[in-house]
Amino acid sequence: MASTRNTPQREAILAYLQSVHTHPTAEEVHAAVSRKLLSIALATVYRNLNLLAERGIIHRHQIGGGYRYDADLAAHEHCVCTSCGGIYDVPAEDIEAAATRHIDRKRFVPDHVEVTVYGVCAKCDHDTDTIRKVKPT
Amino acid sequence: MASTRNTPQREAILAYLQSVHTHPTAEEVHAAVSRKLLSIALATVYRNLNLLAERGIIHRHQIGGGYRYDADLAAHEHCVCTSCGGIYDVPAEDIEAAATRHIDRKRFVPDHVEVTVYGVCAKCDHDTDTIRKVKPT
DNA sequence: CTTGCTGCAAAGGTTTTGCATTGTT
DNA sequence: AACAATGCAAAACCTTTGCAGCAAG
Repeated sequence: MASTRNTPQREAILAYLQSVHTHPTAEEVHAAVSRKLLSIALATVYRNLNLLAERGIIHRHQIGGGYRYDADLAAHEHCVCTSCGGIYDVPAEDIEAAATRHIDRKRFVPDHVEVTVYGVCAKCDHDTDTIRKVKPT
Repeated sequence: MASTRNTPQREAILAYLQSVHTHPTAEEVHAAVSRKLLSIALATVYRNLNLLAERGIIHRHQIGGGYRYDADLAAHEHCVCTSCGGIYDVPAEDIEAAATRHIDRKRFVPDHVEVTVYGVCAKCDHDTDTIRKVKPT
């Protein structure tokens, strides 16, 4: 099996991801790591995020027209606000079973499940109310 | 409310999408519609797919590093083969309820749910077996 | 001295946008 | 005449890749 070296860059990327729950983009990881510790190339961020994801150390999700990265490996759904783009975690250990229950294992062998709920977060819901009150349709 | 005109291009795109269950990319829709009926610009395909999706006439999913389009509006999950990239539908009327059960409506108001199951399809599973038999690890 | 990792720059792929033109209403 | 939709080309965007140099094992 291929060995890897633990570079400061890789450690900083993982440490940052483990410190937040914001599901950052590669660009955001790059900005945060550059700001905090060391200068680093965006390509290096991509390479490390891909490597970490391949090893199962982090997750890579497809949300909002690009990839988002997440070091929280516990089973959870993502709530995505269609107004502000915010992403919120909701724990859900049972959802894998619920999602794979219908599947005929002779036709498809499930590995993992991704659940994304689209809707409006409390903040945007409130903002919408305010707008309605100020300028009624 | 904004009015629209039903152009041959738009109709052909929708008709094609409604005739398949392959979750094609924009590129694939473009190829199919060009082949079948009329010459059409790729940009027009994108514009119409986006318009149809905004109106809820079709769905746009983020699978495999890009968008896939789907005219089947009935509740269903997607099984994505991590080996060949194939996408298979599985009906699941109950999954919306299961996925939104955990959510605190005061914090997030759900609109719709997307469930993607990653795994290996029967064809690829068989191929893997064959490879194992021929060249054992 | 072999091999992994980095930085930089270039390339690749997908989706969107600007603009002139066409076609409906 | 107003306005939607089209085609084309360019731009924008995100992600990957090639390569030379560096550093760790």
